[in-house]
Amino acid sequence: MAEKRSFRVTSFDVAEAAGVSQSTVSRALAGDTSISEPTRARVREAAEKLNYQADENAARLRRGKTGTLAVVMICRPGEDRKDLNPFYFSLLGSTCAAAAARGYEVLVSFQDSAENFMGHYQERRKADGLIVIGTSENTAAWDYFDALPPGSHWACWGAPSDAFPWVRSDNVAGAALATRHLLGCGYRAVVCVGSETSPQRQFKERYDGYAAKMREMGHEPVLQPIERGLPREEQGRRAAAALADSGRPFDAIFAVSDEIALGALKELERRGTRVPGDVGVVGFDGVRAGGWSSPPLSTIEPDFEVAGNLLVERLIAAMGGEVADPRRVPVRLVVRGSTRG
Amino acid sequence: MAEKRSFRVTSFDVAEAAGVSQSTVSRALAGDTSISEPTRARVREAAEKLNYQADENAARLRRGKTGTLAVVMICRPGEDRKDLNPFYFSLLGSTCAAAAARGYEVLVSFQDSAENFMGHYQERRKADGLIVIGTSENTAAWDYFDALPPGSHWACWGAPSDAFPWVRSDNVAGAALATRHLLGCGYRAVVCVGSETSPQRQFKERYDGYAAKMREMGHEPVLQPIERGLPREEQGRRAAAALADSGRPFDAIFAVSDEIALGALKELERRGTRVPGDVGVVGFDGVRAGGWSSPPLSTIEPDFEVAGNLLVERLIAAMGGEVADPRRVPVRLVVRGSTRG
DNA sequence: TTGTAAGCGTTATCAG
DNA sequence: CTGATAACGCTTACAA
Repeated sequence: MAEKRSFRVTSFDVAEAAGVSQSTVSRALAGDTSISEPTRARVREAAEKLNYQADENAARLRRGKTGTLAVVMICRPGEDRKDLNPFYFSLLGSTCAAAAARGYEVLVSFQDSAENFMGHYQERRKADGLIVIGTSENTAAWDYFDALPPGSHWACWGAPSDAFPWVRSDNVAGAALATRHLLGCGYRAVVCVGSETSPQRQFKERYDGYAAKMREMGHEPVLQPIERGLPREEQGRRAAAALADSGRPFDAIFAVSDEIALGALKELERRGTRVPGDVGVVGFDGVRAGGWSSPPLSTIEPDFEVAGNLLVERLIAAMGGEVADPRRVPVRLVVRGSTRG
Repeated sequence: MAEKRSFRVTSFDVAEAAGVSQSTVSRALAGDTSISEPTRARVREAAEKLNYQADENAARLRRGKTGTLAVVMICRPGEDRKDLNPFYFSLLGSTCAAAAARGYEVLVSFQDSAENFMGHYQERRKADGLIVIGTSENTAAWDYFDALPPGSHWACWGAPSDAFPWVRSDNVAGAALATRHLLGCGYRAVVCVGSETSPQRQFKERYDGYAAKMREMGHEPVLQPIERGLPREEQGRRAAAALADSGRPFDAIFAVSDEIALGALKELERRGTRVPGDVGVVGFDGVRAGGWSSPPLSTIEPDFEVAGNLLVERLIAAMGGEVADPRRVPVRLVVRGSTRG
């Protein structure tokens, strides 16, 4: 049984082929400026011919750095990995792109329960730092990451606590944008479907942005709260039902997330309410499915590219011992079919 | 400038604390059965107290294996990472879960153009093997992975060539299921919106499954082809338009992917065609957005958990020098609103 | 059952 | 500008 290992080409082999020392090979390939161009050329050629690729593990062992970022996607306990809110998948894509642009590899894992929170990425030198993305509902997970050993570097999206190293959408501005849009469309009784107390702190920020803009425009803010613990869609559906049943007059809904908005939309449709004719609806997050609903959902969409960049930058800053700013991702209003033009 | 490195706890420190040799620590923690339980307990305790975590890089360097799988998500060139077909994101989630269940880490990257295909994961010992997921349209990417150096281990979803180490949905069975369902609902003129020539080979398999079932039930199969190079949604929209404009009578559409079906649905709605009343529609893939369309899309959904498992198993088998089977992921019919009950 | 010692393939220090 | 020569922290024969 032949050992594959014997086939491995090392920097020593390249050195021999190029007629230089092994350390010269390392420096030449690493771009060290002290190496003369002719030498570097010879080394490169030899490396190419032998199809040499440096062993990352050896390099990392020696350097003490990994060039890798770990991304942990927090799921609801028991939730199927494929059913994670698509918003987080989009964020994952942008984050990977941002990391790659800075020369980092990305180690991804989906975690939902205590037994696998312990990636020990930094402790075991699998990654230089950690980015946490995912549901705010899994408080056990957040507690775990909050209690990471001192010296751990991390950054996260959203975050149930303001003390975490978070990056977030510009929720206040986004909510104001949505509210002004609805009012500008001629809707008068705009209610916010959301929460002031959810672990998802961004929801409160969105409510606050909505409330401030309402008052500014001379209207009284109204909150139709969502129930805890349910899937977002179901929360939206029930909140819309409760709102309609309450008899309180309303002609527009600003939902603090798209999935909630989508659920509300379904309930409205079920009751024969016409959107955007009778009631206007705006969501928040810019999930893809919003483009497919009937009518397509108007929403506040964060700049995903900036979001990924900010997460990675913030983490890299933390690894360097700094605290980075800014932390807010700009948002834009996407007008689709669920509001009058 | 203090060197962080000096703070690192090594197996040597643990050895000292436990009063044993360094190699005993390694063996004790690795679960080597030759170590006596009292010794192991002492070592574990010391390790715990010192908060020791083995350096993975050193371990991997020594072992020559990484315990890591690389997953490459192929995007359309220039496509924003966040806009990747959600089907692939779901698949990514399941794949990560399957890998984790087998003790593997997962290195994820999104790639669209030649300059970054070259992850050199295996050559640089960053991973033991490669899983490729993503659009079949990016032929440059597939060519690259097809030409991986000998000894490279990989597996992929879909695949533009039958010679690749693919895992796929049970497309023939799924298409037959969809077709029988439509016929069973009372629709008579069922046309397939898809392609026999797309690089996405699964499309042809789905058409074949449809055609076979149609003939079996005494109907003539009809293919309404999609145009190359457009977004799937637009392909669906245009195909539906072309079909309607052709004057050819039809009362049901089997679309070879959900995104195509969703596009077709939109076009049908735009023309005032009632779904599922006038026309029934079934898609393929089980994407989440299908639950939000109006009406919600009936579809053929693969078992994502099995899909992730099969991909990982197939790769692991390849790493062990075997060729694994099976490669087909079972599918089920999900009846939602776009077909009469 | 445990200790000794030889690497794994780099990078970085220090001469020259 | 380049070459020796230490580490880096672990796993695994080989001894005892």
